Amino acid sequence: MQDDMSTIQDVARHAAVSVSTVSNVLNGRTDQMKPETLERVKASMDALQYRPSTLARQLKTGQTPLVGLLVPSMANPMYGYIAREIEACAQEQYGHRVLIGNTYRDAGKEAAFFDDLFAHGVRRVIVISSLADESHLERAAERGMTVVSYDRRATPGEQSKVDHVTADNEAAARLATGCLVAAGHTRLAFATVAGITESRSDKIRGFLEVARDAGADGQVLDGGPANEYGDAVIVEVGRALGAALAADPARPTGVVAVNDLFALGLMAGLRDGGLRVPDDVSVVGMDGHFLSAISWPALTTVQLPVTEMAAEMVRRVMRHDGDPSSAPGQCVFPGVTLVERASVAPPPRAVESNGDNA
Amino acid sequence: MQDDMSTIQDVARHAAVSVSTVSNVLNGRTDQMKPETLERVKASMDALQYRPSTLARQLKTGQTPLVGLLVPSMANPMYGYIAREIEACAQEQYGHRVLIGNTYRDAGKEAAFFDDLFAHGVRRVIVISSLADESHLERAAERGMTVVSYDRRATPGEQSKVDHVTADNEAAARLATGCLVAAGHTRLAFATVAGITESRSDKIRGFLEVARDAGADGQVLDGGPANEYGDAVIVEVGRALGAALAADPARPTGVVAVNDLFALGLMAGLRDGGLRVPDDVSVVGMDGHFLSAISWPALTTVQLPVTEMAAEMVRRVMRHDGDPSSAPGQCVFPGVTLVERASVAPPPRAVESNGDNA
DNA sequence: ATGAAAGCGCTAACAT
DNA sequence: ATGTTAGCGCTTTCAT
Repeated sequence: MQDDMSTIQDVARHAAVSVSTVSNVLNGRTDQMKPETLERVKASMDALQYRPSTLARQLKTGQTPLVGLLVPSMANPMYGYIAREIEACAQEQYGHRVLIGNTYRDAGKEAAFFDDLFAHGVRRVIVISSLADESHLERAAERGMTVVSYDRRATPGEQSKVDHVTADNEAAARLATGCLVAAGHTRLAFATVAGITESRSDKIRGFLEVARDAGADGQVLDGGPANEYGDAVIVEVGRALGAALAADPARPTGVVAVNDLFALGLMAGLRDGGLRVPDDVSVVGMDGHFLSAISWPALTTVQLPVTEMAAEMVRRVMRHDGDPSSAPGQCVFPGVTLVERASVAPPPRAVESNGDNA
Repeated sequence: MQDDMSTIQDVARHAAVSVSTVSNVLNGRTDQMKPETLERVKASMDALQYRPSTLARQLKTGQTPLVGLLVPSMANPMYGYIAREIEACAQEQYGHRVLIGNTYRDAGKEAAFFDDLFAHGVRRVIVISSLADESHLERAAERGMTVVSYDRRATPGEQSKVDHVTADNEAAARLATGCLVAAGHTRLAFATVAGITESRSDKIRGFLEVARDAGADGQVLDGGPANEYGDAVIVEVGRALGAALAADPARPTGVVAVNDLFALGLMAGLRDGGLRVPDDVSVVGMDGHFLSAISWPALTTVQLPVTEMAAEMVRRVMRHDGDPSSAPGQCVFPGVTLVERASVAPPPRAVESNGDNA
C-alpha cells in the first residue's frame, strides 16, 4: 500500500550525481557522458525501481503521450474493432496510450470530453463518427488540439483545421448496390436508421446513382428515429424495419444496409416476418465485420480497410505542428471491396417493375 | 493553434486577488468568502475561459481522475460492451475518465500497461479476464494501486490485495447444461477454446456436475489452441470445432459453449458441415450478448448481469484506502438467468447411450 | 477574509 | 562532463 515511488532526486542522491545528469540519461542525452557515470545512474535506477513520472514531465514539457478517442459507443462491435486497431497502432508505433469516451452522439458529452482531455494535457484526439455539426471540433483544433475525424469529409471550400479520414463510402455503396443489380434486382432500397450523417449521405448517393443507372427503383428507407449511437439499438431498429418490410407486399427485393450490424438486424426482422434471405429478399451490408461471416445466411458485404484507416488516423493525429505535411486534409480510402457470400440471390420472380417509379 | 490556455495566475491577476483565493473557489472553499470576491473570480474565470489543469493539480495532490481498463481485446463485442458500461459508470458516477489497453492476454503487454498507468499517476485499474498468473496484479496492488479483477476468483486461503468480481460462472453453466438435459439430451459437450482460465474451469465444473447428476455423458471439447484474446479468432475456432463435430458420427447432441461468440462460431461450423441447429445439434451460449438475439437460430443463452457487474467493479476500484469497507474481497454475482430461444430442441432420435462412457 | 510562499517531480537553459 | 537553478500550474499550510 506504500505509494513511495522514488523520484529523480532519489536516484541522483543514490548515484551521487545531479538531477540533470539523471534527466539526461532519461532523455538519452548520453553521448558525452562518462560511461561509468551512466552505468552508475542506471544501476541506481533499477536499484530504486525508479519510474519517471509522466505527470511531472508533461507539466514541464506540455506534452503527454496520450491520445483521446471518442466513439459513439464501445458496445458497437464495429467501433470496438476500430478502437482496437487504433489503440494497437498508437501504442506500438508511437508509445501513446488511449483515453476513451463514449459520446452516444451527444453534443454535451462530446464537449465535456474535449474539456477533460484538454485539462489532462491531451492534445491529440480521434473522433469517430461524430455529430453533424462539427463546429466543436474546429473549436478544439483552434485551442491547439490535433483532431482527426473519422467517417466524415471536410466541408468543401472551407479551410478546416480538422483532419478527415474516411472510407470511400460512396464507392462502397456503389459496390453493394451493383451486386444487387447484377443479381437482377430492380426494386432496391437503402436501409438505415433515421438521421443523416455525412457518411450516410455518401452511401445514399452511391446507392441512388447505381440504382438510377440500372433503371431500377431505388428508395431510401429508415427504421425510424433511434437513440442511435450504434450498438444494441441499431440492431433492433434494423430488426423492426425488417419486420415492417416483410409485411409490405410492395417491398423491395434487394436491400443495401447502412452497415453490417443493421443488416444483421434487418435479416432477423425479415425472418421474424416469415421471409427468407436471400430467397425472398437479398441483403447487402457494409463494413466487412467478422460477424458478417458467421451469420446465417452469411452476409454479403463491402469490406472497409479498417486497419489501414486506423493506422492513417493515428499517423495524422501524431503529426508535429511544425511538419511540412502538417496541414490537415482529407484522406478518402478507396480500398473497399465486395465480399460475396450468401445473402444475395436473384429476385424471387422476374417482376418487371421498370415503369413504376422511373 | 495557440496553446495559450490561461492559468490560475491569469485569473488571479484579472480578478485582482491572490492565487489562493482562486484556488479556494476552484475547490469550493467559498463558505467564508466575501460574495463579491467570489463573483469577481467567477467572472474572471469565464472571461478568460479558464480551465484548471488536472495535470498540475494531480502533481500536487497525487490523485488523478483516471482509471485504467485492461481488456484482452476491444474487438471482442462482449468486452466492448463491458467497457462501455464501465466507462459510463466511472464517468457519470465518479467523474473519472478511462484509459484503455488491449492486452491480448500477453503478460508483457499487461505489465507494460501497468507501468505506464503508474507513470501517468493512475492508481485505479480494472483488469478484465487476465492471465492465469495473477502475481503481476498483486505486485501492482502492493505498489499502491487499487486493482479489480473481472472473471476470476480470489485464490482460496491467500490474503489477496486484489479485488475480484465475477458472475457465478458455475451457476451459469449449470443453467445452460440443465436446459439441454431438460430437452432430453444425454450426449453432452462443453465447447471451449484451449487454455484454462478460472472462469472456464468454473463453467466446466458446473457443466460436469449437471451432466453427471443427469446420468448423461459429458465431455469437454476444445477447439484447439488459439491466440485467443477473444475476438475474430474465437469465432473461427468455434467454427472449426463445429465443422469437426459435424463430421463426427459419435458427436454430442447438446453443446454448451463457453460464451456467446464461441456459440455463434460453433453454429456456423455446424452449418458448414451440413447440420442444422437445433434439429441435429442443440447449442447454448453464455453471456447474453445482444448479438445472440439476432442470430439464426436465435441463441439460447445465459444472461450475465453486465451492467451490475460493471457498476460493482467501478464502485470497488473507486474505494478510498482508508475506508472501512476498503478490504478487497470477492463478489460473485448470482444473478444469471437462462434466456430460452431457438437453438435448443430435443435430440434428433432418442439414442440410449447411457452405458457408453459412464 | 485574503495573501505569501513552499513545494509536487521533472526539464532545460545556463553555468562551471 | 556534470551541476545549479528556475520554473510548469496548482494546492495548502501559515500569516496577516
